Amino acid sequence: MTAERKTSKAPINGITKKPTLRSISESMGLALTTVSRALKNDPAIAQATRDRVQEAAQAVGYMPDRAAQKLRTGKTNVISLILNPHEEILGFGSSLISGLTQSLRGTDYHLNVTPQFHDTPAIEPINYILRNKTADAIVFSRTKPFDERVRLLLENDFPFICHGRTELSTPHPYVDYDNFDFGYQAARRLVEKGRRNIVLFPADSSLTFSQHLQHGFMTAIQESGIAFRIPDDISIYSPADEIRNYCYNAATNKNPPDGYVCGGEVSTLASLAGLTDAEQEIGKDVDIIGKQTSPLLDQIRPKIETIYEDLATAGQMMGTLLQQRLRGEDMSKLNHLQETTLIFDTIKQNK
Amino acid sequence: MTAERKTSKAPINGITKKPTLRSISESMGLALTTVSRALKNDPAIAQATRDRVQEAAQAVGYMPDRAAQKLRTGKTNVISLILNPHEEILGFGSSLISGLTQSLRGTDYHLNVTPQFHDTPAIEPINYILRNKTADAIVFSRTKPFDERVRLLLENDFPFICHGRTELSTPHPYVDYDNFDFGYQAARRLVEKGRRNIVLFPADSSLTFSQHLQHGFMTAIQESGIAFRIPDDISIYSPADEIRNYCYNAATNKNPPDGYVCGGEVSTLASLAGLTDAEQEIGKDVDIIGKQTSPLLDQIRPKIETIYEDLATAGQMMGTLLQQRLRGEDMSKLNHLQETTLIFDTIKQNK
DNA sequence: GTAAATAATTATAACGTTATAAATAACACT
DNA sequence: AGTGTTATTTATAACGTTATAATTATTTAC
Repeated sequence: MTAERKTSKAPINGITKKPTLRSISESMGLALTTVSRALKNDPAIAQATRDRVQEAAQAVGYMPDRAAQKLRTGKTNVISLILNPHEEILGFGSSLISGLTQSLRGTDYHLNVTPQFHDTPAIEPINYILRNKTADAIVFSRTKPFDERVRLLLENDFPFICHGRTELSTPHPYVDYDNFDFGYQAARRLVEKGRRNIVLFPADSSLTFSQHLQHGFMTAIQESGIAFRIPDDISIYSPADEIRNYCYNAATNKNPPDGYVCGGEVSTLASLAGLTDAEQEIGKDVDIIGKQTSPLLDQIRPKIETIYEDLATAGQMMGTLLQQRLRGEDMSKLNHLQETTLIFDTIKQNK
Repeated sequence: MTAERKTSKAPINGITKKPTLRSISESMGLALTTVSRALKNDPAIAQATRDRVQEAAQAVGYMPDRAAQKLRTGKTNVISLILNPHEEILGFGSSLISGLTQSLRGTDYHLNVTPQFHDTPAIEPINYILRNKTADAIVFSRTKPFDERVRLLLENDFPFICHGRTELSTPHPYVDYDNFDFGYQAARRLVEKGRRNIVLFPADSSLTFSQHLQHGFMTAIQESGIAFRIPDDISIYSPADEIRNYCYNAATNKNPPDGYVCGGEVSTLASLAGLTDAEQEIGKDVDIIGKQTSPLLDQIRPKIETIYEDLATAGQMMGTLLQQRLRGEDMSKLNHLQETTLIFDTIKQNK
């Protein structure tokens, strides 16, 4: 009746059945196979037929059944991001998701986030995906130097990309942040500000990035010859209260540290709280350099100098590289090291 | 050879094929159907046979193919959580996921997180799940009084639970936080502290909880007769810089507000920053009452009085109620209103 | 000891898709 | 018109599962 009826999706109401290849083929008087191939733009099917079929499919709002496709082809069109909900997550997960989704836009891939729990081994969700082939590719983080997940996936030739590097000899896709440089620049900055006894809060020392961070930090220490301390009973993943207490106690001891490098946002806040409670003045008695992955620390007073890690971009890059991997490209090139961004001087300017 | 070989999962190496009902049936000399039914503990199968089959399945590490099950039965065993990555998410998503996963432990259900984008309509992922039946049930948040997602799902009799209430007459499962009480208690507290001109940062006014929050706030205002302001060009989802500027400007005007109620963590931090920048002293010139969903605000100095919303528990409750819904229980009872937890006096005690 | 009843197992078909092989239609050329 | 090609369409089988119907084995009743 009306001039045009756009996207006449059949209403989802249970009366109209879900369109399938069969229903389309019957309504058009074609073989089911023909419809299938026409929708795939198979050149063996006449162009005219392809057009007609595609139009008809569009009109009834046909969408292929993913379970059936999976069963037949083994392909899921799903990419699984494994995320530890208790990770240092002020947006870690969200930013990564954001970037990944961005890069998956317009492709057939769906992003599927699998929660990973602290009390289950990290290998478990990977094992499950591998056994049940519930995804075509995997994304994960918290990479270790000899990460067993990487090993397992490489052995099975299963597409993946991880956030963080390994020390394995087989090349594999990854995106990492230059935590060596972070540690180095942060420590240098503290030295430059005249600090002579500084603390680094490490991450889990089993994680590669934590080692890079320490290495960068130590390099700067050695260059400058100042005193330092890396607590071994505390990390940026420790409960905030513990970090706060550490700083508080350290400040009230004799010979207190005059600088802190914090690898995470919560730990930065907690350090700040501890030092404030101990009536240390930031910028005068002590300085903090934090890592920032969200605009959160911008809202903190007193302002803190930070180094920025852009996780949304990391996520996007991971998506891009992963798709190249899925297309079978040479793995030795599918990696990227993100540079550090210092947010130092702007602070003085703003003041 | 050895006394016992526990969980002899076949190694995932491509040589050993994935076990299926067929492979088990052949190796045991039983019909495929028998194996299927034995694994389902069908009483028509002899107990002895059931035991043997289950043991064998366990031994080879059989796991049913979910795609095949979905194709045959239509059941996915998946619960989809729709999450907006740009939501006020300092852990909102993570906490909810954490709770949901907890309540899904030991069931056959998998949690699947679908990212929802700001620039796509909220109904879209729901539509997709409905059309493709990619999940058995849906969880979502940011509920509106006449939420079209709720309507659509109710119409299709599709199981779901939402965080937040609607004003629809048909009962449906939900978990909500008592934001009326939050608004009320927060405003009362400010009055009690002698504040006489207070500001509420609302959430998106289209969301039900925002209306509850405002209603509670206004009730306290009317009871006490003090001056107030609810900005209409700014919300807790506004960029932190905007909130900070608002507070900064407000503080430097004549007749500045002496109290703030913030419905979110970022907005609390931003308010604090703006007021600090304007050299207002918290607790003396002005007070802030924030909502807290993570331990984050505990690390902020000066300390801020907050009201706590436990999202992990909310998630757990949602999982439980949703499973009751899936079992077909009466929807009019499947809801829960979380009480507010004031974190007020402890602060004085600590001081 | 046989018929009827019950217990236990099995055969068949179907969910929606696609890869492979087979069939048919259309066309060109002698 | 008949043969060989090529273009186009179709039939068949399979992925792994489960609901239904059918079959076979075992027990009970008299």
